Amino acid sequence: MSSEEEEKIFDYFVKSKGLKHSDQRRGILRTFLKTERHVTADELYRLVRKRNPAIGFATIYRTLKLFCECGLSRELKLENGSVRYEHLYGHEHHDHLVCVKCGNFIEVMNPEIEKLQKRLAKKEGFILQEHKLLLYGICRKCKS
Amino acid sequence: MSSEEEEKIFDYFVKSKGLKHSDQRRGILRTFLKTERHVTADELYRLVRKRNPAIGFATIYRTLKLFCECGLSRELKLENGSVRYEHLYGHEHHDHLVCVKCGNFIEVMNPEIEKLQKRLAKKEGFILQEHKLLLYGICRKCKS
DNA sequence: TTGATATTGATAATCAATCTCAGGATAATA
DNA sequence: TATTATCCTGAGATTGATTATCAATATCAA
Repeated sequence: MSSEEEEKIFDYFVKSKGLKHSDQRRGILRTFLKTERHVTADELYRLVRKRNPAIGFATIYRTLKLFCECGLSRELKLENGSVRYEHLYGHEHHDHLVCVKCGNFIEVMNPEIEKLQKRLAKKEGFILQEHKLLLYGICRKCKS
Repeated sequence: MSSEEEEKIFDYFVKSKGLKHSDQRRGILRTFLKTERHVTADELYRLVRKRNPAIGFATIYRTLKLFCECGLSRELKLENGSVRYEHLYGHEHHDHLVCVKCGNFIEVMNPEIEKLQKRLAKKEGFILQEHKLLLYGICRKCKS
C-alpha cells in the first residue's frame, strides 16, 4: 500500500517543470492512487469531493493531465466514447480485455502478439511508436 | 467500380426495417461509396454538399449510422478523438496502421495475431466478440 | 516577509454529436 | 390516382465532455 514512489515521481515532475504543489493536487493524487480501478474524470471528481467538497471540475482534469505527463497514468479511450485513467507506474505495458456487459477490465499481455505487431509494422515500412489493442467480450462472471 | 452490391444491401436493409428511401440517402450512399478514403462525418458532409447543397448535417449522421447498422461501414475511433467511417463490404476484417504525421491509413491483417488474441481471451474466460487493434507510427513516406 | 508566478474554482466557451419538431416525401392500399 | 399513415428532412436547439478564461488565492525561493 505504498504510494511513496508515485508521490516522489509527481514531486520530481512538479519541481522539474517549475510548477507548484497544492493541497488539491496532493488530495487528487492520493485519491487516485488509492483507487485501483480505472476511473473516469467524473468518478475521480466525486471521490475527491468526499474529502474536499470545494474541488473544481477543471482542477481534476488539469491534474489528471499532469499525471499522464509524468507517466503515472494513461488515458484509455473506449469504444463507447468514455475515457478512463489507468495507473501506469509499476504496471508494465499491457493490453485490455473489456467486458461489454459489466464494464470490467482485465489487463493482459502477450509478448508473442507484441512481436508480431512489430514485424507487421516493419513490413509496411512503419516506425512503430505505440499501439492500442482492446479485446471486447463477455467475462467469466457475466456469461454464467 | 460497381457499387450495385452495396446499394442492394442498403435497399434490403431499408425495406426490412420498414424505413423509406430518399434522395438524400441515395446521394449520401453514392458519395460514400465513391470515396475510398476513411472519411469523417464532416468530410462526407462537404462532399455530399457539392451535389446537394441543401443537405443537413444531422442527415449525414443519421445515414452514416444506418450504413453501420447494415454492415456497409464501421466507425473507427482514433486516439486523437476523431471518428472516421470505413468501408466494410468486400473488405475482410483487418486492423490499421496509422501514420501519426500524415494521418494516412494502411489496412493490415495477420491471422497469427488474431489466433493469439482468441487464445488470450479464452484463457481469461472471455467470450471474445470483437477487438480493435491500432498501430501508430511513422509511415515510409514521412520518415524520409 | 515578499513578490513573481503558478493554481484555483466558477463560469463561459467549445466541439462533435444528438434531439426536436413542423413541414415535406414516400409507399402501401384502396 | 387519391388517401393516409408513417417516415424523413433541415434548421436550430441541446447535450455532455472537456478546455479556456480570469480574478482571487496559494506557493516557495530568496
